[in-house]
Amino acid sequence: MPHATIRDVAREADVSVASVSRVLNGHTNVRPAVRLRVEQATALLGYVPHAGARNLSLARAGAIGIVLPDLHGEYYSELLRGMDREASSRDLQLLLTVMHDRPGRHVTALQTMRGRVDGLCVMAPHIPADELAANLPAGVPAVLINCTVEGSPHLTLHVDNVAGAAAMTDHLIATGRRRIVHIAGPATNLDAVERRRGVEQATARAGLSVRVLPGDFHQEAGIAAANALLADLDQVDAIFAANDMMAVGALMTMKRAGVAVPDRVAVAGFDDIPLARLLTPALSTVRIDIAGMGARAVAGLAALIDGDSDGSDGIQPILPTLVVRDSTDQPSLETGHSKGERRP
Amino acid sequence: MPHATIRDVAREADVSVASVSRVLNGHTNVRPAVRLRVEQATALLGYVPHAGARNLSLARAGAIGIVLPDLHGEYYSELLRGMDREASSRDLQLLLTVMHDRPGRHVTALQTMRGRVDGLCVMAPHIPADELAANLPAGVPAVLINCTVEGSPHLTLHVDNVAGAAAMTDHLIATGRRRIVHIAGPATNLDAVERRRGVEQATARAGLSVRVLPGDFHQEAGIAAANALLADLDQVDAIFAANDMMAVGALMTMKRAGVAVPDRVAVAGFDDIPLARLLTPALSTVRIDIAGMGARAVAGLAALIDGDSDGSDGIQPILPTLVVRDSTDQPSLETGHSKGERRP
DNA sequence: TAAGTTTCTGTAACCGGTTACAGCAAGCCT
DNA sequence: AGGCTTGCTGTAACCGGTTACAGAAACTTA
Repeated sequence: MPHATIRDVAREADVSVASVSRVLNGHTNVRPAVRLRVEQATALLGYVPHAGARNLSLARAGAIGIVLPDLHGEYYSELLRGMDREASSRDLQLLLTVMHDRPGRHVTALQTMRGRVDGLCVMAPHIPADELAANLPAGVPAVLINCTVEGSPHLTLHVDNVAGAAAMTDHLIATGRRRIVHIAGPATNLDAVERRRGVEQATARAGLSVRVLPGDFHQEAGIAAANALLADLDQVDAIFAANDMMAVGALMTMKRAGVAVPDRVAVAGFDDIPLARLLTPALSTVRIDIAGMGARAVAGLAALIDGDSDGSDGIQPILPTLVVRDSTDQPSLETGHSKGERRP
Repeated sequence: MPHATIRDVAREADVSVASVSRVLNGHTNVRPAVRLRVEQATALLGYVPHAGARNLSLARAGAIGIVLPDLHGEYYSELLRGMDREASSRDLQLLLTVMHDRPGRHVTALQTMRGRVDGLCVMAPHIPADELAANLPAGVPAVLINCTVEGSPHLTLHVDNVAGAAAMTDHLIATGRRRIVHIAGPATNLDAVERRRGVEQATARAGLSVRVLPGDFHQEAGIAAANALLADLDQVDAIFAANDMMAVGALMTMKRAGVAVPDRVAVAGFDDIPLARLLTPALSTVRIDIAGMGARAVAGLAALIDGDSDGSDGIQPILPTLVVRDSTDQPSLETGHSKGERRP
């Protein structure tokens, strides 16, 4: 005996399915006696409504699809936390799909969501804008996170990576660094590209040039870059990695090689993963309120679904915060500059 | 014009819905000419099948529900990573629900899954076993992670916390520690209780006693405990926290207070979060293959769903690994014991 | 008491797919 | 040619809910 249906309950309570449905959904136009019989039958049979069937007839899934790139680390758990917070307060469920890099899977990931969700939150900094645009289902409300689909009809949240990276670069320059090296992220990743642009703009404004080493957002890339730099330390007095994990790799490598951080070389990252503040020296970085971003995305999507907004709000910027810690302290002069957080 | 249905496609291609369905599902008994017409109509209308409707008639949701406690940190992203890996290889989607601690929500969390998923992965170390048992839907295959429902008909994965904690304790004792302090987790949390038991058993076997301080798995609790210990440092030569985050708090507090780690006091944790290895000194801990556990849970659930197994496998143990790093190095004698990983 | 309301209840259609079954045409056999 | 397969196609029922609409019952009102 698999599971009771609403018709089983109706039979048991000796009423029609309509009455059962009405009782279950809290409609008021039901005689108390009927209501009672239905409630007893429901309890007796241990009946739980079949959400899928309900969704079909209501044309409302009660769930939203979350599409993320291959996930790693605290960044994602924070994002999901923020999304969940917002979603559960609205009685929405989260259908999670990871967009693996296997080619052709992008389409699948988006299409299997059709008829399962009321809307989509897509985060895909690694997918070319046009490919994404082509595959986003037309009728479904969607919020994009960090993927610019230019002129898209979708609400888009976008971290101001350029401003964040520039703020950190300005800070490095202001504290006397002149030979800044940037460890970049993947060239195909939008975040990475923008962060690099921020560094380049800020150094250019200060009349400096910046050396850029390749990276892929993983710790090992930071280690490799730092090792390359050890060959000629005179060429560098600051390392700014495109994310914290690479900064961690660079920081550890420098420490192991006996290079004083921050006195000899400053090290900075981007993201402010929880680990950053626990390192020795604590890592200066650029903070993104990841959970807040996730929550905003879901809130925006919910508004879209409820029709409280069209997507015309366009691109909403997420402003990162500069977080100065020990790893980029002033080299020696010690002017006692203030440490802490500031808006870029 | 919201979305094309299978009947629209049938009309466009001038065939019956049955034929459309057959083409879409790759049945072979369709004349090539018909197949072609259907494919053209599908493309023309941009038709994507409605998964919800499909699920209803197939009585198969193509998704599994993941129920987790309030999520934080790398532990969860790793777990989800492992689950996703296994699920996406089986074309299952993950419906994520967080079991908040708001009372009464437990039921809701489990019930809203009915008719939406083919099975459940539930991780709820903080929910009393009987409450969980009462609320698990009867007909739905389920895998439990770290929550013992005694005599339950469900496949259960269970980290051998006792063995892991005992292994770490034995290691501390073997390297000369005698005054061991355990910072415990919440008394209502199964993992926490078992870890404490492991410590107590191992110390008892060695004829030692252990001092237990309260904690709640958060970093602040580790700080508080360490501060309490600073009052009388002679009473302690090792701190073993019930998880890494508390160990981090304790480690930082000791360092700040100028207490030499590991020479004066050893510090150890449990979980092996990625951060552990990056601290100075690197934190000894007990590793759980979190992603592997998630993958095993989903694989087990999939087998259950496909009927390849009944749940009678009972409780599957997950064996943690002892990871010895600098924070529990031998105090001074320096016998040059091997560092690294071993099975408990 | 009959007509007119109001309140409750039940029947049946519908959401968008799948598929058992029946029907039809073509091909093969004797 | 008649009978049998074989192969393709379409009709309609079904999955498990919701709800428009009609009908019955109860209650007013004149």
